[in-house]
Amino acid sequence: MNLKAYLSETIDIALVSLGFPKKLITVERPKNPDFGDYSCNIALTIAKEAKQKPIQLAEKIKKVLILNEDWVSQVSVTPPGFINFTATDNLYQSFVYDIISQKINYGKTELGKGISANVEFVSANPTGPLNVGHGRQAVLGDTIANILEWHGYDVKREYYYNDAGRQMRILSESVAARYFMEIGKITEFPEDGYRGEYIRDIAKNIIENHGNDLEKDDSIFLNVAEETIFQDIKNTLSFLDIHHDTFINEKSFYESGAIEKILEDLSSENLIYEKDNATWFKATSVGNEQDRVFIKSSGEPTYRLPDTAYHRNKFERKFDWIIDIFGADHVDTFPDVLAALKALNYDINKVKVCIHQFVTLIKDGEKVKMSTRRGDFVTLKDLTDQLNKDVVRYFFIMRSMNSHLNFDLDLAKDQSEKNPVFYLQYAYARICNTIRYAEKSKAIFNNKFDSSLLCHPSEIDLIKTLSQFSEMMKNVLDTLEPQNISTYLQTLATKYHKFYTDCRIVSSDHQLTNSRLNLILAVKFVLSSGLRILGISSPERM
RNA sequence: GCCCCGGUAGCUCAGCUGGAUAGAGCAACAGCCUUCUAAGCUGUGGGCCACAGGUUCGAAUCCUGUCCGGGGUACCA
Repeated sequence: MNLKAYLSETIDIALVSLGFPKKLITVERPKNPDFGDYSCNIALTIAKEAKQKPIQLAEKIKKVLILNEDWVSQVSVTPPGFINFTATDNLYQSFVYDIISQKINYGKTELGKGISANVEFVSANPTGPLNVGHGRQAVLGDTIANILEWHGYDVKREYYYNDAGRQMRILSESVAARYFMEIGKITEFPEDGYRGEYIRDIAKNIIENHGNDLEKDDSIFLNVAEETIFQDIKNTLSFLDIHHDTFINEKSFYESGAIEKILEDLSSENLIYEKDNATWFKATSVGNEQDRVFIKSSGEPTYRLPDTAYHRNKFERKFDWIIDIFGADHVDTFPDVLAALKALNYDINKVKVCIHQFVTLIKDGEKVKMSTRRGDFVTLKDLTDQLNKDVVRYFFIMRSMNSHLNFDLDLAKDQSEKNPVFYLQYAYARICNTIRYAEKSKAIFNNKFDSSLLCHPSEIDLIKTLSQFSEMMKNVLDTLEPQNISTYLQTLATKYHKFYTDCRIVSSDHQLTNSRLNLILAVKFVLSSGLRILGISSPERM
């Protein structure tokens, strides 16, 4: 039963009967519970055209409303002209039956049925270990994928990497340099090389397995480095329970001719020109700020060209929805790719780009300074070595991606009540424990319960929160802002703990006990769904 | 210079597709365990929602400008 939709319709009918023109009706939940459960501002919005005072208009509308008394217990008008509705306890109580019957499917939709979505995230080049920023992106991307799956979308998690450009060449040179330094042939390390300790490890490994008489440009350096680093990346992601369905590399677009095809097609649209020995894309003619180089004077393409080929490839694979998760350092890169695709007549409305801001690590109350050059940056692996998966995932998802994230290592490490993850998990564990207790004490616990017994304010409040779950999940789909889930779960846990404190669940009153056990079972389903979408485990005991 | 993100309680942040009295956690202080897990609950204090204009019946939310912080502005990715 969707009360919101019901109220909209009912108000609509009332307006027609009063002779007002059709108008979009919005029904919202007021923040202040004194104003009931739902509230409508229609009288305020039409007051001007109707040339009447909003408050009188609201009264008029209220008078002609025909509402089902089983669902709405009270209608009131408050200044400046809101019409407020209070749902019956009965209506809320009925949610408990809904949840109990749908179990962990409660709140799921089929909005995405038959729709395919490609979610690209992490996409770090295999030149070194993942950093904490990648961690944020990894969790964000995986959670967004989970949200889509929840709504029935057919989701592919994708990882794209550049294995053809400058960076990989530098990687190869860095490993080769360490190799020759290890065997004493050279002493100089390249100025722009990767200095991390992992490069030395790879070099040592090559000496062990391939001897010490390799040539400087042997492909072994790159191959072993790429494989080793990729394995490391996958292990780190796997610790966070993140698994990509597809890995796509830049090279394949050269091999398939897709890169050339882009140039040809853009050329025929007159969007490619030569200047200063380089090949340019005329981004300005499709509304962007400046033209961009697609092929450098050295003959090497910039990342924009293969990226465009890659995104065209996503269109060619017939994805209905293409979601890119990028870090803030990429803000300037995608508009050109989108412009090129638009010029090639692709519907870029299908592409949704999610940009997340940076992550700062806080330790002992201070920012941890990180430098890739010095090689003393904190990697994602460092983080996962110290913290469990649930904590890492939660800390990365609990803030809006638009905000800078301060990752407080001390709070994350804290195994006490201060840690917000445990608050959620504790609610779940408490439920499990109570259910075990009920079973042990042979309490009656079946689905023939009387929900009208659940009338304590804490019970009604808890049920109201439960009833908002599907609305929240729908909103998260529209906005792709997963932090709303963690905010919601915090609220739900709070209401549960409050209820637990106020109401004895297993008691000598068998009817009430059964009803309350069903209520906490409903909470268990919703908590478990929410945690699962966030990729956080639901512990039976703590 | 230009572009993007942010500026909300002492700290970290929700709320931002306009609604009524701006929320949470942490920190501080005061309480609650012979009863299903106190990793919990209750209470107190704490705010010119950066600033200034504008739009509106109504602005933390939208628009403009200013200031502060972060990122970008490459023939790096």
